[in-house]
Amino acid sequence: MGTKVSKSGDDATEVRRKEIVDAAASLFASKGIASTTMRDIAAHIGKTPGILYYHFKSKDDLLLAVHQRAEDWGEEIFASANKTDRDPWHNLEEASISHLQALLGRPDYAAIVGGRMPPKGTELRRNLVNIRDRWEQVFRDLIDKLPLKSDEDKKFLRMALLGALNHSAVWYRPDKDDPDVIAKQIVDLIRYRMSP
Amino acid sequence: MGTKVSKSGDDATEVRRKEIVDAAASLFASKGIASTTMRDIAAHIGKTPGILYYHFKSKDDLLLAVHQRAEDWGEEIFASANKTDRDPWHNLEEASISHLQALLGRPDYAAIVGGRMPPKGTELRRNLVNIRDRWEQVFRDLIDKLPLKSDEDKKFLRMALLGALNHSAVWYRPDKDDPDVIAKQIVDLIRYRMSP
DNA sequence: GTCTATAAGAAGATAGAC
DNA sequence: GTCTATCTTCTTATAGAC
Repeated sequence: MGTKVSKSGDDATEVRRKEIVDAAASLFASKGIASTTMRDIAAHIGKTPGILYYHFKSKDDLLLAVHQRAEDWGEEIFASANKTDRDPWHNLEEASISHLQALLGRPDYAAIVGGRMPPKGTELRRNLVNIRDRWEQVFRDLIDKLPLKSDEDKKFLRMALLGALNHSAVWYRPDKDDPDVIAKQIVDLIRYRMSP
Repeated sequence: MGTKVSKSGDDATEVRRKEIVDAAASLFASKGIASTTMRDIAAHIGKTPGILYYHFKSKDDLLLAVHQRAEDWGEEIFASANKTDRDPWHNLEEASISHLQALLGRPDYAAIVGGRMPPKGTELRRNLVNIRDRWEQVFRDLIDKLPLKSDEDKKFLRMALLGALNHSAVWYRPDKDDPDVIAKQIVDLIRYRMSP
């Protein structure tokens, strides 16, 4: 929806674009955006920098594509969490699990959640803020449905939950920890406190 | 201890170094390390880049100085939290408050906590990891004294707590929120769950 | 101590060959 | 579509004047 404006559905082109976005997302997440060069990205798929400028207008444009894909993921999470339509705490737990699976397994998603923002006033920044806001909205909606006293409680819970979840990317070890277990533990930590 | 090796205690020099570290820390925290240039730092104190290379060997050296100052802060927090020697949950709360005050009010501290690590294998990285480990030790020690069942619980609690605390830097608004209140709320969120 | 000037290199981006 | 070659700009860092 609204993502494909140009490049009229060429298949090979789409595959190549996806490959580039994958590489960029992976490097952005691991080295940081500013420290990742176009040469790095091209080398990562065994190509030269020229190819990047055939498929994307600029580095900012490429970064934007990474964000857009992460946003799509956010919407999927939202949809699946709402589909179940059970008790709201259970839905939040489901979304947290999906969120953590994506964060720990998908570099593009991790790049968004952990990445720093570009300077204020730039066009890129406005775009990214919009995307990130819509993404946070997923959790805002889920938490709104919880039986809590005040809006202040809700805001605070959202921040603490996202903070604890996102921080797991720092200490997570693929072969030792399980994203599902981590997410459940974190939600439980808060759940029984807020609604015993 | 072990910090002043060269520059035999010259007073004016120390003041200047401190001013530079302040500026660097502030910019590192707000724009990110890679996006902050030596020109930025010099301009921030109304000077030219040359001055930085008189007081520091390189950008990495300057970054290291920022980390070292943040580490000192960590040790101070640790000392003050241990001095009270009351119930361990209370000590943890005190440390969390100090931590958040520093995180939200001191750019050098924020630069460390939020900053990305340099590439593996570099000398700088080894230095920073050492410093960050010692800093995390502050919380590890405090949490070790809590009456919890398993070591797994302790590790998990430490990660969730630090995640929730550090994430507040993202949404904190100086004129609306109070660091002390935020820290207390976050500790309470976990405290009553783990030891009712 | 701090400045100016500048070297040496890296990064984003483009042009044109293939 | 992709590569090579290159331009321009920006960055770290140094040298030497003051």
